Amino acid sequence: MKKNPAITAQTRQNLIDAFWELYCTKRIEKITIKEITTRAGYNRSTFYEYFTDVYDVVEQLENNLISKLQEMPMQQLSSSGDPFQLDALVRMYSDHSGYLAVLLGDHGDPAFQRRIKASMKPMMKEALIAQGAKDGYELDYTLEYALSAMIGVLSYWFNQENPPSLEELTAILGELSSSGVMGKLMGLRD
Amino acid sequence: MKKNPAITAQTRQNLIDAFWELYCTKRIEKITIKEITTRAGYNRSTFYEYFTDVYDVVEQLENNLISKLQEMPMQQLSSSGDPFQLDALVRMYSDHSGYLAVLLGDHGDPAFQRRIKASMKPMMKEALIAQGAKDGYELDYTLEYALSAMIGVLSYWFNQENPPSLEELTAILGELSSSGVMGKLMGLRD
DNA sequence: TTGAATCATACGACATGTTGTCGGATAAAT
DNA sequence: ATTTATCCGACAACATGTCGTATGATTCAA
Repeated sequence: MKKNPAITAQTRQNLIDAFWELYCTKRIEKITIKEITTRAGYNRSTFYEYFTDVYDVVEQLENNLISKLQEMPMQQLSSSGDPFQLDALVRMYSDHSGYLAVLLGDHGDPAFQRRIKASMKPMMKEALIAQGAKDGYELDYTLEYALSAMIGVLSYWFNQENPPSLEELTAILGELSSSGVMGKLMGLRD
Repeated sequence: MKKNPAITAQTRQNLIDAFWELYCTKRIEKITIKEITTRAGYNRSTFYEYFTDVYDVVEQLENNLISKLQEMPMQQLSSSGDPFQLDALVRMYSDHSGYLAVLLGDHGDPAFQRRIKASMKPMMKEALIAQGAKDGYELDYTLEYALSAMIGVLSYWFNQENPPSLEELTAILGELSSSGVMGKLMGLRD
């Protein structure tokens, strides 16, 4: 009886869900393990069977999320003509906006944004170099520039009162990136 | 004998300094008040004469920093031809890089980046509208785009192993912004 | 100038709540 | 019936926030 995946997975998910409800309302350091387990209907000790501490829960959550994020754009990478995958990025963000808006928000995890960028850069870089972009620090900084801008705008958009439509948003992002970032990148060809 | 500014300011600063040394090495939730006061050479209770809790320290620190950041670019706003104050931004960041790199870093405060943007947007917006940019949501999103990109790149730059020189950095930022963001903004004139 | 009153500053101690780690109870599988 | 995964109760150690109190500097009257 090594582990019963059905039961443990359920318990783990119950704990994660309870944590997430709390995390949406307050910063992580104000969340106690007792709160999580009470809400999920377990003894406090049970928490330690699944996580080392409260930060371990966020980390596992982020890992799941990043795995999912990495799958999606890969499929379209070859077919699309846009190396920045603007559509894919925006759709991806919308699909997981519930988690992303909080993790990238005011009491989210500051390391998460860097993790997202780090997970997307390699495949973007690869695609761009395949399209003729020149490798070097300029490419790195241009990618950092573009990803920071995209993520920043998407977060801003999601927390707006009366946000513009997704089409309007995509239009603005497209204009800004194609004239600025993309122009620069196409000038970085060999 | 309301308050003795000389003494209290010194004690407050000692506590802030002690906190900062700890904050540079580990995330805030692992910092105890006892650690701070012991390091600063005070009783633990003394901490509560100056701050309500550990987060209050960061908040006061951020307030000081934002005040300073808001002063600088104002002076040059009229003379410079660049409405984004690229030079001023980069210089400003370098001047306070010690604090900014940590606050914007992996175990920093996720709300701080939004606070910085919020504090800079009004004056940038004002300057841009004075230069003929058209007010509207497109301007807001373009500003968000540009500021996110700048702050992202500057943070990235500061945490690099072998970073390019400040001149090279400014050159890249200038190219990306002038063709993309600035181009867009000049197209938003009335 | 001096001495006493006053008050800001810093401290010690207490009650409460959180943490992480035991060993043990329960229930299901073999 | 035995074994073992899963969950629970209890314990010691530590952090928190709030008291009341000691100290020592400033003020002002004699």
